[in-house]
Amino acid sequence: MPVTIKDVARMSGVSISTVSRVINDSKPVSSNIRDRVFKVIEETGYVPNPVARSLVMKKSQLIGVITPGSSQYTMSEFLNGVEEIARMYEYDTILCNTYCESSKEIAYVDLLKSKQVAGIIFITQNINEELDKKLKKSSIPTVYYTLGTPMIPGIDYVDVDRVEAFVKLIEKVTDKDDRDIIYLRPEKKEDDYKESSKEEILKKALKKKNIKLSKCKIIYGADTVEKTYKLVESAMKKNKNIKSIISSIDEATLGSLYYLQDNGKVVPDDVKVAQVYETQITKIIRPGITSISLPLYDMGAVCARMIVKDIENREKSKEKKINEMILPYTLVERKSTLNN
Amino acid sequence: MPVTIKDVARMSGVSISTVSRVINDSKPVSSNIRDRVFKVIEETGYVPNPVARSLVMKKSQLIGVITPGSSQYTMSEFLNGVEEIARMYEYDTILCNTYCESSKEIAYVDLLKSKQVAGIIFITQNINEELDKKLKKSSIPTVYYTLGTPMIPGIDYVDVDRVEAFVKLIEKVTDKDDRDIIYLRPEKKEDDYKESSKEEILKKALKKKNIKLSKCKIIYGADTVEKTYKLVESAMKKNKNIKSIISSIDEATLGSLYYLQDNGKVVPDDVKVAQVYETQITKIIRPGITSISLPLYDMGAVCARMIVKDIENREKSKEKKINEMILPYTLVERKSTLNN
DNA sequence: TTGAAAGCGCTAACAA
DNA sequence: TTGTTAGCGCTTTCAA
Repeated sequence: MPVTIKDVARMSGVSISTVSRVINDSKPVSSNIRDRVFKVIEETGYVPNPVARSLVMKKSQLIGVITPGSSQYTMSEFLNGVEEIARMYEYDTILCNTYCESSKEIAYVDLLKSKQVAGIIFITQNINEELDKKLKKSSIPTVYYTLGTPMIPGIDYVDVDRVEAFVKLIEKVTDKDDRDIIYLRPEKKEDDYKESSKEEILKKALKKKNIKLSKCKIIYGADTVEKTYKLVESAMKKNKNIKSIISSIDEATLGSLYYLQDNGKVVPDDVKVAQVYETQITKIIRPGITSISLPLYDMGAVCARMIVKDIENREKSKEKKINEMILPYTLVERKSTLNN
Repeated sequence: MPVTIKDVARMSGVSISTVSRVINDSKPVSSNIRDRVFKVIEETGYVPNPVARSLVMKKSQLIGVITPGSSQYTMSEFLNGVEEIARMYEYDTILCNTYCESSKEIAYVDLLKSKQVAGIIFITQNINEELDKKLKKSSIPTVYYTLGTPMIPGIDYVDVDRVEAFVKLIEKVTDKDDRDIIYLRPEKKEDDYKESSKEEILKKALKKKNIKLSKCKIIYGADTVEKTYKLVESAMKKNKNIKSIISSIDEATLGSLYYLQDNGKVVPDDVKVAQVYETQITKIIRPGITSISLPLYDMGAVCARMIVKDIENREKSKEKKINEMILPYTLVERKSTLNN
């Protein structure tokens, strides 16, 4: 049987309201009584029951995290950041994997509402505006981290300047010479806004660099090492001027590398290779692959801090201001694009 | 303002207990009343408040998951299994990362107790018997998944037969001939029971295969690709009979591969290479690396199912029986050990 | 500065 | 089969 506030009150000879005041520091309590209460708390190891607290406060110390999936390294590092900071502010996180299904997103929002979560961190490929309205109406603080389509106005979010990062990446794989680029990505799937948005960003970045779209061919179907191998093969046989490869996933990078190796092409001398976002593989394979390193942990941490602040502001019924945090990325140049 | 049981009761002209009976199907209710209540529930979108429920039931629909860290692929797949099955039984999971610190394990157990979690899934490198006693005393159902030291008696756990798997792995890298083996592992750190236990298992497996310990040298310090490269280099210069390499992490595997490649050794013809447990890298690099594939998702799923059953049994105050689930692994042979 | 009491939304024992 | 009621552990008004 755990110790309750009643026990503490009885044992220290005061009323439960006084004990409540002591543990919450919510109203002045004479110091000798406070000491007495603290002593009893210490002795008994009393811990307030968060469930009872949530019931009366109509708010839990729970932050719901809706995520497309926590398996990928890029996601789990982010989640570590969320969890650690949330816990620092005494919030627990509850994870909801949507596997990119928007029906699951809706279901989870309802679930989280019923759990009376204090706030929601919403990681998604594209923001469901309908759902966002619903969230706003039920006045649950929400912070977004979007992997895909651009932000809609009036929301809190965390991101990096992906276009700028892509521009820098392109700079690394291109030279002043008139080389052609191929961009390797998996087959188009429905709902895969993540890849589509990388493509959008690529196009914007090309524009900024004044590179004609015709110089950069987007190749679909680079899902596996083997498929990529063949795709690169046929592309390079058709166009001898391809001297830059940008790939969107590990498999495509390896497939390219192996094709080049088998055909006597040296990276980076003959062909430069980059992968959009850094993974564990880009760091340790040979040659090292140039890529954009996202501050994943920090992004998660910032999300958590933002949501906690939102929650506190709402409690003090301060007026809400929109928070947009653009964090710094790092472009890591490795051997795969280095001029000698 | 969310709809409460009171609202539903009033609107359907019955008492709240009747509504409670309807939603929990706990006592017979005449069918016309039940229909009326359901209709109101439907119309209002009423969802029972789980917080209030937890308070009176003294039990939440929460399963605490204590894990050394959720970043690695091997862990997150497991956690996906846990989460999905738990959710199926209407439990939420709350994740606690210990980063292998045993002080954090203790703190989290206390935290989870105060949250009145219904059960705990405890993933750890070695079981803290003290803590387990505490858990047993507070009668919170607990299921273990241990990455390290052997099981202690009287606990519920999920695992695969790691020794048997290792035996099979060794069979793949050795031949009838008298070749020497090196086993590459990271530097010894305190608390790293995971690596130590792999070593223990290796030794047991060698014994079973009647391979003298002197034929298999354990090399420490294979933390990075570069360090491994040098370690393999010096080991192979000293001993020309090394024809098998087993590595415990991706970095060590790649480092070995690169050394062999640079020195004209062909894998698997000259040297066979295997990595203990499969990762994404062992699957996609060239050559494919033979390794043990753990049924990660299933292990997580089984853990979740076990804990739910434990919880239900405890509620029905059935006597507890110990559950030990040994799941089947797969030894995946890839090119790195294949005889032609 | 302190205590009594109401009530958060729900379940379950008891009564009818 | 249904309703009344107590109470889960806590916060917070209201009085003293």
